[in-house]
Amino acid sequence: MKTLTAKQQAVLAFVEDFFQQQGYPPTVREVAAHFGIQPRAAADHLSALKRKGYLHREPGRSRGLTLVGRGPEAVVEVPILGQIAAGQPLLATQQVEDTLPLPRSWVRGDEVFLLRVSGDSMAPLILPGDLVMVRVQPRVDRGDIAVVLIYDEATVKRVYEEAGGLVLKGDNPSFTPLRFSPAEAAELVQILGKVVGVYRAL
Amino acid sequence: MKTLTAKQQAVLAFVEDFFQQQGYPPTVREVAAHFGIQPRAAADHLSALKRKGYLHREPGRSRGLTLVGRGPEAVVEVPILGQIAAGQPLLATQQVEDTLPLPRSWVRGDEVFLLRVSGDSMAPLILPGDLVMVRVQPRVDRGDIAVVLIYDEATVKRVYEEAGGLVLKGDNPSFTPLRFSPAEAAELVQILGKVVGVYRAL
DNA sequence: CATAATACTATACAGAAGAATAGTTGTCAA
DNA sequence: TTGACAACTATTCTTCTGTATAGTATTATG
Repeated sequence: MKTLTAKQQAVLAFVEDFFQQQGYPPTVREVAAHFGIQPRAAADHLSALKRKGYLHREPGRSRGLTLVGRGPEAVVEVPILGQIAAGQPLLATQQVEDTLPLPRSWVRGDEVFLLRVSGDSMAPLILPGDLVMVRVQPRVDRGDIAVVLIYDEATVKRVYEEAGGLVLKGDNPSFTPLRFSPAEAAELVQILGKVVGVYRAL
Repeated sequence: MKTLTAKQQAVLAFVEDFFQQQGYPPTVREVAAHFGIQPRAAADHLSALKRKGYLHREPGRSRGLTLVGRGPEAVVEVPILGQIAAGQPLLATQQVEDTLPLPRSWVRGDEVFLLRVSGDSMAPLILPGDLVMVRVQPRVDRGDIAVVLIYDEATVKRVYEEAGGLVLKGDNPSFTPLRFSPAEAAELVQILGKVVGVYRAL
């Protein structure tokens, strides 16, 4: 990115602060008033910032500024699922407990949800209370960690899909692997998605 | 929260979508145009949503809407530190590699930074490549995981501050604990902050 | 049953806001 | 030294925008 002059940096910082505090971008005149200059001068600064790629301007629209990298594309509202019920559409409003704004760079894929883990079968990688990010997909690679719906209960396990059937394994050695014949697996087990991230508060 | 009518829900959903896509809230007229109604009718809906506590309106300001719970207070830009140099102010612009928008609910305390972990001394709880969230504080409780600056290198360790000196311990048993006399500790070791969260992409 | 809230139309107004015109002054690199 | 860029002033124009006035019809709800 091109270098900014001191004044341009100050203007960018003001726009960022304004957005952080107000929830919407400032008008050209608000920028001008803050620096005690005329609207035209402020517009010049904003144009320079646009030209140098630090923000985007929607011509003609009031408050039509978006901060590059901090715009709407930077954050995604990811739903946290409460209980997961079989048969229901996964992201139904009823199942969504809350949403969390996460950086898009963490959200790979477009159908993603969060799940709070309760058991310790995946210890030490995933512990009870952890929040896992799950990308919705019907199949996973051999050995991938996935959220699996067994009959009516969602669990996090490593999945080994083989000719002889399906094996669900926890990393915790005290957890006995679950084995399903192909017929059983087709009837009882449904892979909801792959675990692509873990967040743990300490 | 009070219940919304179907139309009010639709308006709220539109405002949310608009904000997500554009990066700033819609004007009253943009809401009106979307639903094919007059500005006054749209303003009525927005007033109802304000009265019921779903959004905040700044009277007289264009696009003066803020979504409650999704407003500026929901997301915090947390700096990711590249290398940490001793003596320098911790959050100096030079040391900030990038920032990441994280939900405020994850950010406890106001001076917080992120650090990418390189060693495996804290395995299996913290692995190389993990992103740890650190709350800046000069002292931590006995046994807390902290980011510690030893001479000029930042590491993540459990800290045991005792009368006999300071012990820095990794969870990984193959890592030999570091012991410092009180004099050595005062000279060489600086606690930067407590690790309050871990994010791992899988 | 009456009253409040909902959900609108139609028109109008004043101030807000982006942008345009027409300059000035200073800096800095080719 | 010359031209591009930066950083402004001052004024004007038109459109945008929130809000107000004055209604109407429908739907809840106590």
